Amino acid sequence: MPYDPHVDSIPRVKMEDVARTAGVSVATVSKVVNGRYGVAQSTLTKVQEVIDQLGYEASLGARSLRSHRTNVIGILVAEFEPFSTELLKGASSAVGPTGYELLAYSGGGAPGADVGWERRYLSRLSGTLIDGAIIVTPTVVEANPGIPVVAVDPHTGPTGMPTVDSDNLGGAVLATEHLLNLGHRRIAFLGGRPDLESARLREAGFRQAMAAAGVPVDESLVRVGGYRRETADEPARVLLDRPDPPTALFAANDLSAIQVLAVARERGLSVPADLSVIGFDNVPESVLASPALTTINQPLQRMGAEALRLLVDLIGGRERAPHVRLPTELVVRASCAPPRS
Amino acid sequence: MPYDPHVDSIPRVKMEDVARTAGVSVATVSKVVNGRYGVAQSTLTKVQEVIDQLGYEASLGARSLRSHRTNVIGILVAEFEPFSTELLKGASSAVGPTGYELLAYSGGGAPGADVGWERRYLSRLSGTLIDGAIIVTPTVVEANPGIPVVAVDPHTGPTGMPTVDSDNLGGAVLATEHLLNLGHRRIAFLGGRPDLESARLREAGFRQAMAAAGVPVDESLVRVGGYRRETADEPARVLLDRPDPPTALFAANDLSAIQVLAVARERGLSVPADLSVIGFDNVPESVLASPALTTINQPLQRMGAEALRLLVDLIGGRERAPHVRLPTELVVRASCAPPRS
DNA sequence: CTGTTAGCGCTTTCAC
DNA sequence: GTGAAAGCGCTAACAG
Repeated sequence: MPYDPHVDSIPRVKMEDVARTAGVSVATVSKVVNGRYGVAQSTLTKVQEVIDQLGYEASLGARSLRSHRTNVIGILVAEFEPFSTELLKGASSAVGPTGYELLAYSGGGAPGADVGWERRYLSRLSGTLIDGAIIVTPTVVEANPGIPVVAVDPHTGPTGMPTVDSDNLGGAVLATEHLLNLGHRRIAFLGGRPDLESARLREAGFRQAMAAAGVPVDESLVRVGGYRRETADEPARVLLDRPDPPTALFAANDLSAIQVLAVARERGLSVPADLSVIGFDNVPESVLASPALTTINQPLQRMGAEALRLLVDLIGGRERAPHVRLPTELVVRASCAPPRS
Repeated sequence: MPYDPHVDSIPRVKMEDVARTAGVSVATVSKVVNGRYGVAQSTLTKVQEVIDQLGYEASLGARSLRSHRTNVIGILVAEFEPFSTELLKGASSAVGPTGYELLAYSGGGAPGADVGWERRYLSRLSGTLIDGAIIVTPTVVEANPGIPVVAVDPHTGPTGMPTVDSDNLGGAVLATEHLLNLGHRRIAFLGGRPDLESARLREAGFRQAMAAAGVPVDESLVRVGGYRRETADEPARVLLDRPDPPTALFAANDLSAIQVLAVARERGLSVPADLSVIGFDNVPESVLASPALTTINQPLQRMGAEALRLLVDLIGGRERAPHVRLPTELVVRASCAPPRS
């Protein structure tokens, strides 16, 4: 027997209830709720009292359907994982002074199989419910979203859409140079999602640093890891099971690097003695990995905060440089060492 | 000039547009969208084509206003911080198979000043928009929320409201015993928010373990830290600035413990040589602290997943034990040592 | 200053 | 099998 709200619960108190109790019309209550002018002080007080007493709160759904202004900012993510939740923390810390509230929306399904989620979520929420949206790692960029939208780490890099990202190319160069400086030459690259600009740039940085060092890239050591543990598992196995395995591996993000660590452990490989592993992102989980993961820091929380501020400015119609790029840096921990012998 | 959707953007495609293009009525489109019976195969195909072509997606606001069934679960939090985002990750990982989508909602303001946010958010979203809600650390428990609600770590402990929490009392005993076993006797307690059951239980566990060890509690060493860095700062200073400071401190959560670390550093105190510090929660940030924080692990992600499953069962009308309690455990890292001399 | 009247975009009877 | 009409809870003109 499914849950039936009409059977075992008191219905929500609605504006009509307030109006009846206060002896006024719903229109008047609406004016009070929205602080509109043209209400007698006495009426205002009376209505406010009833509102407090009944604990009335306007329904977001109904209100936004009518007014197209909600004071709510949407953050659309494929999934709540370390990357998006760090952004969320940053956005949350920055939202206070703006007067907006935050609504983070995510479907459940496997993000890989679910291409176009950002467009669906956006049309589901826009026009109603939210005044603007931050979309995290969108792959399909909508030409005209209908509401202001800021993308974080999008597919196409800085195009027409306002964007916040970090210096992926520079970070990848840093990571590769770190491995190179330790003396590695046989370096594998476990790439990200090929549809994301960040993944493309990280691979480009890898190749650029290798070329600059005069070390040829062994193409059979370059694989797609897909940015997730599940998708990184198989290519990690392939790489480590080779008769001539790499001495070092650069994974395009921390999650896949962590999966590489797991596979290496399974194989009895010691990190960093037998294999050096470097990641990208510096999510909190990377410190928990064992050994603690050397990685490239992306200022995720700052990115979230910047995205929020950019969006608020867009909604307010303030002119802004539509692209914010934050720096990356090398974080040395315990997963890299010089190659054996 | 504020942003005006009517001026510089194409309006959202709505059901009416689909109906017109397909040459049918909106009622028919609605039936197709919702998979209702009573539509000719040919019509169905035609309408579906138009939907795909136009990229139509029903507005959550409008739909839920009418249907009171949304397939969306709300997660209501005061703020996106380490605690709530860990729960979010857990809920997100468990939501896939259920077919629900997740909507996490948070206001911006300072959570301390904002008592009753949970009631406000709930009435704002319930009745429309969400089928059920997970409320994180609510203080004001609503008798009759109108929709199924599961509380995580609530004010009043397991009352009528279905609840997920962890063994706060046992964990606090573990923490205190750890300090005691190291040889500490002069132990300070930096409490949480006095309105939360978890804070009460952690203090009770502290006192219980002290009593069991026959060590009297110095009441002047017991302070309220409020669970947040800002609120923990002042009491931490008071405690450490005493002429006779404690040799060890048990903070009721990691965030306040981390603040204690910061204050100790400011004071030139070395942790753990001069002062042992133990936290509670084991949020990812606790590993990043320096020194890495010894703490009590709460299985936050599992708690999020359990809360989600419990809520889904409630919505579906399945009988369930309305209270899930998960175990806590000691995580030894680097912030505790025997007292000096 | 206040109430009446129209809808917002959608679902749902209930005729046809 | 399909469409017309009513209305979810609220806000925005407009009358009074």
